[in-house]
Amino acid sequence: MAIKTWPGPRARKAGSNCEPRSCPEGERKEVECEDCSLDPLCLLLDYAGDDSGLPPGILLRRQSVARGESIFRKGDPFRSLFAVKSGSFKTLNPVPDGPDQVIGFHLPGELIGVEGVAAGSYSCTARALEPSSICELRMERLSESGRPMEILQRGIIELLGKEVAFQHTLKTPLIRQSAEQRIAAFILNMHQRLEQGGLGGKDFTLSMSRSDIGSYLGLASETVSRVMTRFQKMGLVTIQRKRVILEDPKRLAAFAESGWPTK
Amino acid sequence: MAIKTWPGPRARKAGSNCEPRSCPEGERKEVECEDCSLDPLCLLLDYAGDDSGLPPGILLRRQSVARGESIFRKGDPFRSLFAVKSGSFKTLNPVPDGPDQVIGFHLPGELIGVEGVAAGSYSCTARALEPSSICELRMERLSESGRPMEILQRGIIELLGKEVAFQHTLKTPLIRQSAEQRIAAFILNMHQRLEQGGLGGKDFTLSMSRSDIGSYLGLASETVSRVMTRFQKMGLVTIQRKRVILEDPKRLAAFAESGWPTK
DNA sequence: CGCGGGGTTGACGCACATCAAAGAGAGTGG
DNA sequence: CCACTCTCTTTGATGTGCGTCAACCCCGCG
Repeated sequence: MAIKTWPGPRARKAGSNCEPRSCPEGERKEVECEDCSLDPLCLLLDYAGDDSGLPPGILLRRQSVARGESIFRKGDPFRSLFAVKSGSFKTLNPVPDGPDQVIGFHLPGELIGVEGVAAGSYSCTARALEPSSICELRMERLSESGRPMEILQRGIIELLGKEVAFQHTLKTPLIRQSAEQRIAAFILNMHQRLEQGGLGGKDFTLSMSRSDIGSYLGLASETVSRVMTRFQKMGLVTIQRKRVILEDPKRLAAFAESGWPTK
Repeated sequence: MAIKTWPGPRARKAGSNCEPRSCPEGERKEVECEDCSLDPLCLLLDYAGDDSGLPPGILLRRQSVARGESIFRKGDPFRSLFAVKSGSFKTLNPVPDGPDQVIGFHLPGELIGVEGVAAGSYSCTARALEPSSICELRMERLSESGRPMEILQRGIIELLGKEVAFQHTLKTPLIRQSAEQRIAAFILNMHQRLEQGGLGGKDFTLSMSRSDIGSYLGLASETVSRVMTRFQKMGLVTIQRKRVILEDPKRLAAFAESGWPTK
């Protein structure tokens, strides 16, 4: 496995390191490596040679996942960190009697499984919302290699720190806001995150169902639906099915902030 | 600075490394070092000698903080991680027009400032709810010393990972639950966290105001008050002022779970 | 073609916010 | 020691946002 002979990081855009078994639908929208949260770690692993003492197969690139498939379940021992390359995922907390509680959504370029790092097991289930592909960093193999991996550690710290900061930004909008504020914030948040992955423009698609959104935001799916049509009637967005077009992002943002735009 | 001559970790219980300038009220309840989230890092720093290349003053122990005092404000550049030794803190998001939004509470043994690690600045303000004391790990000085600090990094990873996992557990109960469920869960959570710090029994004290709790849980302070008296009438707890006694923790927990105990 | 799951829309009721006012401590000064 | 204020808490009365239930619609799939 001659990783060290691979081309430099920016050249990777060409897809030269795409392993044969994957990329089942090459035309699907996929995040570029440089927009991926895992990229800092990928780079380091790319440059590490056989003499680094790293066991091979630490990084599995672009595995494809079918819609509805779970890449791990609540309680599974923590093995890997995943990065979404294309498609999208939800993380959820299965509740014995009743519908699952949706914890979060994961878009291209974002990580899945971070919450398991310290606990040693996953605290939620991750399920694909559509045909997707992921890269997998096998942490277990990383610690197997006795090697300290100091530079990698710095990357992991960075990555965990960002996750903490991100969670933090999510907490505020979810509480104490009206349904309209939450949904406006949600739409804008999804848009912004898609853009961050180099995807999406004013026109993008929400891959999750209304009840997923509702569960995530703490609202009934009917309320989500009602508010969205209300937004549409106001000319803030155009929504049909899962397709969303931001017609007036600024007024939508004002809405998310204060609950009333240009009152 | 002969740190390396200090006694071993468990002996620290005796308080031999308490610096002179602090501990203003020796009789206040204080978390033991071994119950502190920062302890793993403290230990490492304790054992590091002058030859480690560490600049002195990285760890400031037991600084006292007055009630209402802020240890950092939103937007301040990230400098330090703090651990609560005694007392308690709230983190909040100041909103220009209107009351501040409370993000979280921090009890003895817990960390403050973690969300600033990656961003490079604090995303919220941390304010003491009562006379408190803290230990401060000056991260800026840590990176100043060019030294890799590999073992410390492992500690930091652990610590960040735990934070992520903790945030994760908080998300679910806050959404989609009735006021009664949230408050029951909140009381139990506070109790459990105090116990984890070696403090608290069935009888403990909530240092934050009703409006702080309300802001945190997304409820009006009146609702918090009402529900608490309701719990009291049901014999689940005894509450007067900030004092709480758990009378029937099991039924309270059942309440937090399903909204109705022994229906 | 009929079926089934997700989405939309309407009617109704309740949980909780809001407004208001009175009560309870804690600190201050006479 | 008692009035005083200030803040926090409690309690009541009233309104409303959103959950719930139910019916219907739409689109994809066998």
